[in-house]
Amino acid sequence: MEKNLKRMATMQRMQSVGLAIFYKRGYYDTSVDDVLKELSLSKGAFYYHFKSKEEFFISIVQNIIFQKVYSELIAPIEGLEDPTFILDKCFDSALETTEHNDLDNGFVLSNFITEFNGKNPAIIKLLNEILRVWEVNLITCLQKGKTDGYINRHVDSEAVASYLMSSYIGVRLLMVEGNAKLLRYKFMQQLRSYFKTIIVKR
Amino acid sequence: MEKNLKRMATMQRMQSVGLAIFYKRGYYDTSVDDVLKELSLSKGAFYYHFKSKEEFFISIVQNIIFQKVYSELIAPIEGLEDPTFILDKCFDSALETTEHNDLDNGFVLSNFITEFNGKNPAIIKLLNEILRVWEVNLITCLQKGKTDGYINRHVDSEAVASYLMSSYIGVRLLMVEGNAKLLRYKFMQQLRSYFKTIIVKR
DNA sequence: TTTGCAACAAACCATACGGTCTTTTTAATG
DNA sequence: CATTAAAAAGACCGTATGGTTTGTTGCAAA
Repeated sequence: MEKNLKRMATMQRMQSVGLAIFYKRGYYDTSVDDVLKELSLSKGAFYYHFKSKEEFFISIVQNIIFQKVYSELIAPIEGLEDPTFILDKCFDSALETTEHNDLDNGFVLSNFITEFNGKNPAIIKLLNEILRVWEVNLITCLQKGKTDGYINRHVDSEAVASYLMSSYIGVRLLMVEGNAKLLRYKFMQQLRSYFKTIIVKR
Repeated sequence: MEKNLKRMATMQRMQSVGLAIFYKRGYYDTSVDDVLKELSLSKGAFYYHFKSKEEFFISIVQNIIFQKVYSELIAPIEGLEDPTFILDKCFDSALETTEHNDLDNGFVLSNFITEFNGKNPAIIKLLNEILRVWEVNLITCLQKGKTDGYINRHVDSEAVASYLMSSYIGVRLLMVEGNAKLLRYKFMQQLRSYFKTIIVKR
């Protein structure tokens, strides 16, 4: 009975280490042996747990990446307060973790979307689905803000959501250049300025 | 004397085709043979003109990518008019070419920055330099807008430049999902809204 | 016409990759 | 302790890659 638990533990360890290396060096430039070396495991162990490298990566997307994006960008904006206030806090803290975590430069989703685009439609579809969840949640958040009197009724929620996603994805990429702290400061400053264009004026 | 011309022509053809394939499938997932097959050339031809695959790519960055970014995003904003007007036109037309060109989804620079990040510092440095040129030009454009009475004097030009770059890079990535036309419309709409926060109010 | 070199062809090499297969170790159960 | 199946080891295979080398073609200058 405990076997199943160990199995799960090993698989999760593999996925966790796998993501770190794939994220750092890219999927196609990381060999299965690279991952196994970091894990001190053998090919036998890998192909006992996973059918292929691709299936391994797909399980990482479903089990880790989705949760990561959800906990960092989606869950935090499901409150009832002023959307611009919630979004401000959410983006700021998301960028803060980026700032302090060297392994977290760039943006997991956009990095892999870039890498798999045109090569692996199945994985692209998976990754885009995560983006969609984020988008839908942003739109819902903004719409609620309208009915609650925070957001101007004439605002195009879908357009704002796209614009927010764009700027976030972009700034995460610019952060790979270094100087994440300054960039975060600039970004948040302009984001707040932009928020003024969508709130209800008092 | 004409030999040199032919040499240049062949090299340029190689670079042009090389960029197209690297852009589509990624650098590491494209073999030299893949490029040569498209060119109907042999290994001998390739290694006669270029020392290595890496040097080949570097020449592409310097000779093609830089020019592409320059003509699309940098040169157009060197006018004397209202910066928000110039930038509006520049971004809109840049996104329009994206919309109509299937080979042009994503953003050349950000795609490759993502791919080479953490793997090839030399190439990363090259690509970042291009970003810097873009950034400096944006800042200059905005500063001139201040002295010309278009942009509010209290605006942080560097922050605005970063924010503009971020949102553009991000929206280009979102466009790989398809529906570039709608996304462009939404983006430009919000960009114009954002511009209202930095102009001089009359 | 002959020479010489630029331009290319293509066989070849070492290495590294994803994946398979057989064998060994580990650990729960009787 | 013996049994058994899960878990892991690691040698092995076919293929593809970046790069080298040797050979061939074509054209300009003598």
